[in-house]
Amino acid sequence: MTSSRFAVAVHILALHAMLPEEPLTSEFVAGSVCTNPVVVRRLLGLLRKAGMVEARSGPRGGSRLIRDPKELRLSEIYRAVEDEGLLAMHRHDPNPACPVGARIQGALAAVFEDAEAALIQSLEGRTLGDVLSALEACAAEPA
Amino acid sequence: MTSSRFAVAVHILALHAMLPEEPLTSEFVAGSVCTNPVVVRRLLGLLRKAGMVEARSGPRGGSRLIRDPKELRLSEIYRAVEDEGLLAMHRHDPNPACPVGARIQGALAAVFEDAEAALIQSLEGRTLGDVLSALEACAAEPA
DNA sequence: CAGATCTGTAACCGAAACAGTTTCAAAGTA
DNA sequence: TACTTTGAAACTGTTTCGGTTACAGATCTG
Repeated sequence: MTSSRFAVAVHILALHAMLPEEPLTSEFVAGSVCTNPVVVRRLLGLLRKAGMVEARSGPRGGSRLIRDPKELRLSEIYRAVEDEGLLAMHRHDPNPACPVGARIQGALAAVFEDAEAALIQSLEGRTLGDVLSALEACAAEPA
Repeated sequence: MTSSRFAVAVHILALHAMLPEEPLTSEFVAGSVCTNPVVVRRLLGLLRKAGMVEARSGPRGGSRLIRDPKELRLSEIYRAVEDEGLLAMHRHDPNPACPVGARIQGALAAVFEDAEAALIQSLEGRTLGDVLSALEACAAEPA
């Protein structure tokens, strides 16, 4: 299981995309996510490093989205906030004196790489704009 | 990041496939994995439930592989030992009074499902036999 | 049957990862 | 100047996981 950072990051960016008029404070965003503003600022820091948002201090400050949602791929968001390595190897190295132990991690590395690439590629096929469309479709449904 | 269970389970099964003559004790397997025999027995319990190995108590006991490695797909092993849900949602539910918070998890669910399916499908394309081949290819290389 | 071996399972421990929290310096506004 | 907000460091509490101990039950051997 990954951290919840990817889910929260998409949430944060979706909120920014829905309210592009003015900068959003971390406090406001935290109210939607139901978490502490510092948690939001930590994620915004990663998204800022990735060039997706920009921030301003002080009154009337906050953060704004600086990418077109329709061209912001979920794979980019994933990579911006999640650590590399989705599937975990052995916690401790296996026995190097065993023919299997000595080589199993090398054999698994290729498998893991392909599997993770497949997941990323799936996220590559969707954009923040798609998420916004899903939100709106959902909003249109009867309660 | 997932647990290391998938990596260790493949290790355990590869060892069984390489030594099909006699049952392997959890102590012996633990020596290759470099862990405690109980950790191995826990995983063997899951693999037994999944119909991949069988076990016998007592002297001359241990576990044997009861599936053809060439037809044992890595996706089966993954599902046998890892919990569902690779990508995590928010740890706490978002604010239901916010239009985004109320619906973001529904919108993300479809995304997560597709991404995880893509990963599983990648594992579906490889078998324990492929891992054995990789181990042998590696063994043939000069040190 | 007695004794040894091995599995299966429950219970507990320690380490690591994370989200949440507090605090404060620095940037920016009015 | 007084106020707001970000950015970042530091610490806490919770959860997850692998490692460990302990022991009942099954199985083989003499």
